[in-house]
Amino acid sequence: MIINKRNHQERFETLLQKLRARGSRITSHRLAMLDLLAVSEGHPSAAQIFNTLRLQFPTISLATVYKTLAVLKEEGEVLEINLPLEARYDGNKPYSHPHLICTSCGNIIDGDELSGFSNASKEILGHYGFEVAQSQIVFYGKCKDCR
Amino acid sequence: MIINKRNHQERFETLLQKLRARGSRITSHRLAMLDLLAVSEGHPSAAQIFNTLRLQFPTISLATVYKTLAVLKEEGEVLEINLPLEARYDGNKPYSHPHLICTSCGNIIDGDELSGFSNASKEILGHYGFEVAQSQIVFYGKCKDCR
DNA sequence: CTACTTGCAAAGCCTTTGCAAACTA
DNA sequence: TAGTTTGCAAAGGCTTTGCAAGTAG
Repeated sequence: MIINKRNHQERFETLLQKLRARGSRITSHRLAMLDLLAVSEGHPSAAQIFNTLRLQFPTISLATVYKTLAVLKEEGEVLEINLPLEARYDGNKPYSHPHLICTSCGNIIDGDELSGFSNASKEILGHYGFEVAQSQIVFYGKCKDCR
Repeated sequence: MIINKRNHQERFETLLQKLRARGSRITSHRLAMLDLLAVSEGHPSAAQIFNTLRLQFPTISLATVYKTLAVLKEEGEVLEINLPLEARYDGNKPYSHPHLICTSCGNIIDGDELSGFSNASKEILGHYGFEVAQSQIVFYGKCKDCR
């Protein structure tokens, strides 16, 4: 997982504050998990989060990871991406945005610099009378390095 | 599931021909399933297909449905849409196109009349050097009737 | 102290697989 | 007849849940 040092601390504080505001207990496991989510830009899976945390907390369970993910999803601070095999989680950009998944290396790239999607909601409302709340936009293909 | 009588027969023939060309055996179960896929515009799940076919073939199994779906996916004649709870299948428009899913009534609407997505592949290639092969674009929200 | 969180194990779901019997061509 | 397809049951993989023990506030 790639590390983003710039907004890391800031994002971590945001997540922490959300949990506090919610009245949730702050445990060492949760602190570590918030830290991981704030740092990782690699759209980790639950299993990946679990395996990373396990290095520091040998007794942590996958159930705890899922339970905390559920809380953060509920707070809108984590975006779930549903893939054919497993779900991935984005704790840095919890809003809907396009993702590019390389079918060679498996890397997931954020495609949030794309135009053409900004007007999508309006066009959908006009064309279909459908009011968009969320979206999941995934492109599969080959990334720059794998081509 | 909504019925489309217009291109039904034509689509059915296409699917059938694909199976024949592949050297696959044509069984009564498969004929019924092709018919169902050619008719349904409702993006059925494997379970829904199974339950419908079971009315006509009480002994058919879910495994058979999945096995035939696998064949058709391999032939590119069925598009799989991965949702949080279950996969849905489109046997009428097996190419990538946007879907609008109503979170109230659960209906899945084809969003293939939207502009803005036609240039997406080019823009993604230019911006990220990423070559798109497939996509899954899903918008969640409220449909015209449910608003 | 009280209520939330944890770990463990079990269960749930959807999907896939193994294998002998049935069937298409 | 030969090889594919079927049904059944079991297994697989990811996710959720129940519950007693542990812990934050």
